[in-house]
Amino acid sequence: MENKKYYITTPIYYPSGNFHVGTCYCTIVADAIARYKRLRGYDVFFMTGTDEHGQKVERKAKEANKSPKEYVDNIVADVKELWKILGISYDKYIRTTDEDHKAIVQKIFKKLYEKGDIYLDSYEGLYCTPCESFWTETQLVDGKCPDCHRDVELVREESYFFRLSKYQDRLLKYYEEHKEFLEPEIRKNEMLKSFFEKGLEDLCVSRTTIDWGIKVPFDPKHVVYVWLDALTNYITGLGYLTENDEKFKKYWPADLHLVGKEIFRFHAIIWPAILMALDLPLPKKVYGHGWLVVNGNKISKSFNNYKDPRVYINKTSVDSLRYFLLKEVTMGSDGNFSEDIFIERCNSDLSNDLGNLVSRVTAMIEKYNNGVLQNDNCKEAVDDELIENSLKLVQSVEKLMDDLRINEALIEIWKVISSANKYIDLTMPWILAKEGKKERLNTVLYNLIETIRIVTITLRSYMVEIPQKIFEQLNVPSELTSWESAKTFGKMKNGTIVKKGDNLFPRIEKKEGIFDVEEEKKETVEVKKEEPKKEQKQVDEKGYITIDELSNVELKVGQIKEVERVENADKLYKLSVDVGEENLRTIVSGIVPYYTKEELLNKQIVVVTNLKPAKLRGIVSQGMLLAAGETEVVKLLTLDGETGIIENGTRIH
RNA sequence: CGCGGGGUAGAGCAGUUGGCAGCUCGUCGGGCUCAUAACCCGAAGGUCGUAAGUUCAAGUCUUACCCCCGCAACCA
Repeated sequence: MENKKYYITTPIYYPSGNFHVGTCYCTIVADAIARYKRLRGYDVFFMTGTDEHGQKVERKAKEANKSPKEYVDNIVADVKELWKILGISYDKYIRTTDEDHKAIVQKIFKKLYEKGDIYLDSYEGLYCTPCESFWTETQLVDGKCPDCHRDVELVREESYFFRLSKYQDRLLKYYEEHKEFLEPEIRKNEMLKSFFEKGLEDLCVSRTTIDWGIKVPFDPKHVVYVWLDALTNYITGLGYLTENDEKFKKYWPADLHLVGKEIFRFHAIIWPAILMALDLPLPKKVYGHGWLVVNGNKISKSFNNYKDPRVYINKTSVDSLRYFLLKEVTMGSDGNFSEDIFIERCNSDLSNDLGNLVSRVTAMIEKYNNGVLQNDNCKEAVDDELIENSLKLVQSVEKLMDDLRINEALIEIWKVISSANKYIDLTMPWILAKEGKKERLNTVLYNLIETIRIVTITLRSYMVEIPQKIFEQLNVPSELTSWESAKTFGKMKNGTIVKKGDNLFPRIEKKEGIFDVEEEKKETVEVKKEEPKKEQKQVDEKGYITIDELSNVELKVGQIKEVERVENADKLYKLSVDVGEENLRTIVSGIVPYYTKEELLNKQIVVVTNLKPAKLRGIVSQGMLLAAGETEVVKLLTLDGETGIIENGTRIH
């Protein structure tokens, strides 16, 4: 019998900037599902890629003095590298700049035009000429362009439209008849409410103001606008409308489009409507996942929480990051990411529970039985529970994964890991060894190895390196690493040589700035790094400094009199501070993410006044503000009580 | 009244059709020594945002209000 197919996609990402953990999240989730389905014997096709056309890319490329193609080529190379590091097992990487994609999009456009579902009309909108952008009224700031703050004008532009409105009723009927089509429920409701109350309008699908894109075949002054260019990737990637369409025939319709909540509606409304217009079957499910937030803030550059994921991987491991993202985020809702929580999870779940379990079991087999695995079938009642837990695990993971409840599946797996650790305490193998109860000891160790084997098989969906390492330590033959083999307890052969290997997940010692990257240090250094460095030079072996050494640091009360942003710097304020001297001091400080201008103005703070001046972004900073906090929250040291009681310039001792 | 999500133990969260309030981490106490200062057991800690209502019974349903956060046509 031929294997069942499973076609899963991520969105195609827009390459206008670098990718962060949030971007990785969606792809890792898709990868975990793809791996799971492969383990279950499905013929999986997993596609991801990049959406490379459009004005933003055009503009960014220009800024970088590159052609758009050169620009996206660079980013794509980096993205592919990142996916490789993350172990993303995609079968195809589609780029909207691929020649075959472009050709198919043109065919689709023509097809819909000939069918009458695309027609020429004109589009009226508020246009900012210097920025070459259309804005909606709600986007305007004080009636002006939100980007450059210049006037916008009402412009009429010729444009092709897709008859989205025509499909409204069919869509509603489809949602009604296919309850499982859109998930999770909350997003579906939100979407239906906000969109269908107003009714669907026809969709603008071409632009004449953009060059970087796919030309409309029969009217080349028009470029295909994002909808028909990007959404169609899910079928162009399979060879739709080409001679080479066996993949399309085999895999379409998609089983799962995994998308972020912000683009859920397009996949829930526009994409199905396009498919209806093309007389194609609709995907079986569109799932809108949540976002990673950092302390309630979305990930963005201005919050200083925008880091290359490789920073985290380098300090831990791919599997640590994958585990964390999959476990910590409840599928469908937002999840909280912070460096502290990440380290905590790595240490407690991965090092202490899983890593340590493998370590202690393999160590005992080496110690008590020269590494030889030997089931002497000397059973006791306590064994049954462990065995049952292991066997039930496979079933519950199957059920949860089929429902896309990934984090719950991980919780179930960890319950078994926990029960194995508890089993060791209950059976106390070291006592058995001492008392010479060899047969019982061997049976206990054998049960543990089997439990670890089964757990590790279930982990193969989520982790990419560790399962193999564990199998190597346990010397598990490859046929016993299959999903099916996890359904039987007691498959490992007597006489197998088990060896304790390196720690799977070394514990991570928490220290300040563990995840700081080099270039970021430059900007934040004056807030929180130089002070400790200065002291470090003068510490004696006990870590004390003398009072004289302390007095080398001149601290004074200062009051912030003026605040302005430093141009081209995300985090820097240029402050003018009154420290009781004739002139105000200029101090540059990297606290934009933490304080607004208003909060800073007139605040009395503590200033290091004899710090060697340093140039930051070309501005000489004549001192430093004292602040507490690591990367996510930073608080300035201020004076207790009412402002003005202590005079500016007062020495602090 | 633009739309939506959320407010549950110190922190981060889960709570299905209303039925004795849970999980992880942290804290405190104990156990163990095979193991990555790990593991196991126990305890403390919550008037489930506020107020009112329905009910034998409400974190769970209704209403009003307060606070936080997203979205408002393309930032995963």
